[in-house]
This record gives sequence, C-alpha cells and structure tokens, in this order.
Amino acid sequence: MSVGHTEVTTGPTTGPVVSCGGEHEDCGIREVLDRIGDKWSVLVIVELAQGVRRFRQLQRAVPGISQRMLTLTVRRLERDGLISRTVYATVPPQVEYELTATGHSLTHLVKALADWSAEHREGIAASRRAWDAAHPGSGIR
Amino acid sequence: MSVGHTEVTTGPTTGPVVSCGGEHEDCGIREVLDRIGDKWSVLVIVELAQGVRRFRQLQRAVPGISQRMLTLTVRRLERDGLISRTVYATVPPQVEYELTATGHSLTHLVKALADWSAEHREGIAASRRAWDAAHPGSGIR
DNA sequence: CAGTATCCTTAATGATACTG
DNA sequence: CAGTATCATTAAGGATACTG
Repeated sequence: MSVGHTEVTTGPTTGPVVSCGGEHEDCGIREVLDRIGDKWSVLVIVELAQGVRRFRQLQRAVPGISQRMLTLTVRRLERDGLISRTVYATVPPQVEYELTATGHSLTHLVKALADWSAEHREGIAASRRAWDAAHPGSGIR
Repeated sequence: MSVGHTEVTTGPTTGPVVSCGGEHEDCGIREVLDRIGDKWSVLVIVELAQGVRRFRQLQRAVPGISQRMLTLTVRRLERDGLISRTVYATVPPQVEYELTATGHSLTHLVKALADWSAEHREGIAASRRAWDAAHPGSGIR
C-alpha cells in the first residue's frame, strides 16, 4: 500500500469564514464562552427568559445548583449587565432577577446552541461510541 | 418611599422562546458547552475552519496552547466526530487534522458567538467597570 | 428569603522530560 | 514531527453552617 498522500478530499461542507482578520488573535469568542461556558449561567438565562424570577424560584428551577453557585452565577451575570437585580425592602426580603436587553439578545444565541445540539446530539453520541470502542482504555473522555 | 413593588416594566426586548417543553430539563445546551466551552476547542476549530492543518501548525496557530492540551483537545474533537485525523506513515511522521461536515456546521455557531461578542463587548466591559466601581472588594470577578 | 463564610474535593490546565 | 508520561498548580464547583 502507498504511504505517501491519500488525498482525502472531503468536501469542505460550506462553512462561514470565522477567521479574525488576516491573522486570528482569538476573536471575542473566548470572551463569550468565559461568560456562559460555565456550568450554570445558560441554565439561569434560559429560566429568566421565561420571565422575572426570585432567588429561590431560580434555585428550584435549576435542579442541582447550590445556593452558593446560584449566588455567584447571578452576581456575575449582573456584573456583565446581562441581568438586573431588584431588591424589595420587605420582610422577609425579596429579590427579583430579570434579563436586561443585552441578556435577552443572548437568548438568540442560546437558542442557536440548543438547535445545533438537538440536530447533532445523536450523531455525536454515535461517534463517541465508535471511537471509544476503537480506543479502549485511552484515558480520553 | 414605598417599599412594596415598583413595577419596573422593562420591555422584554423580543427574545426567542428558549424553554425546552412544558418544563425544562436542560436542553442540549449544556452538551454543546461541555464540548466547546473549554479553553481551547473553539480556537482549534476556528483555525481548522481555514483548512487542513498539521499538529505543529495548529500549535503555532493557537498561541499559548501546550502540546499536552492540544493533544487532548484534538482527541476529544475527533472522538466527537467534529474533526478527522489522518496519519501519513512518513518519517518524520505527519498528521493532518480537518473539520468534518459536523465540525463545519459548528463554525456557523462559532460565527454567531463571535458576532454577538463583537456587538456587546464594549457594553459588557462598561457594565463591569461600573459594577466593580460600585462593589469594591466584593470578590466577584 | 436571600444571602455569606468556610472548608473540601475534583476537574482543568500547565510545565517539563522523554520517545517512536 | 507528533506525540506520551508525570508532576504540579489552579480554578471550578459542592457541602455545610450561619445571618440580616
């Protein structure tokens, strides 16, 4: 068998140009991911996309999130201007969280992520099964 | 001053419905993010969106990535079926990485991320500066 | 209710040395 | 060149207790 080149020639199925100028210096991509790539942010955003929510409501709506992580998550989202926080001086205290206009614009992106995921989820799962079967005990996972 | 409700009524600037059925059980969103939310995957994908690349080429194109992380990253992307890996039995060895059709479809998403980032980057930076100024030594960041 | 404050575990990443 | 193997370092997240 020949060992040189094999010319796979897999058609570059129409992909958009994602480069960032003549040379890419990271686009702003990492910035978005640093913001929503964590474990809980998008889940909180998805819940707030349904409407205004209070702290405990959010915690109940996002199964598994701890009080601590919910606090950290909403604080960071507030800091970035993606959600607003309104405190009512009642007793017991009540705090409402709501998406800002910027936060709402993010939901379009989140929707795109969800759609892509739905469309490729099974194909990816299949690829993983095949790869894992072909590379037993590789440590990769 | 009244302490009850204040009716902020911030217009819910047209956001898409991101819920996942009557109740949301995480959509597939977390799955995508678990895949590309790490530090290097999207950067590798962006580079491969330009064309076929060899290992060293990729490492040079993605400043800061260690040999170890590049290996882990391309292995995981290959496992998920987002990139293909072709080994040429030459000496010295040569390995080419290329986006698969699925990987190419991801570039659309990455483009959307980059666009959103470009559009909101400055607003977010401003929000952070304001928040940080208003919450000195909060620990949040 | 809506948080803070601590302590602890684990996952992710990095640095370095070595190999087919 | 294209990795692998180890060790060290951080950062992210979780558990629990306490408070205005």
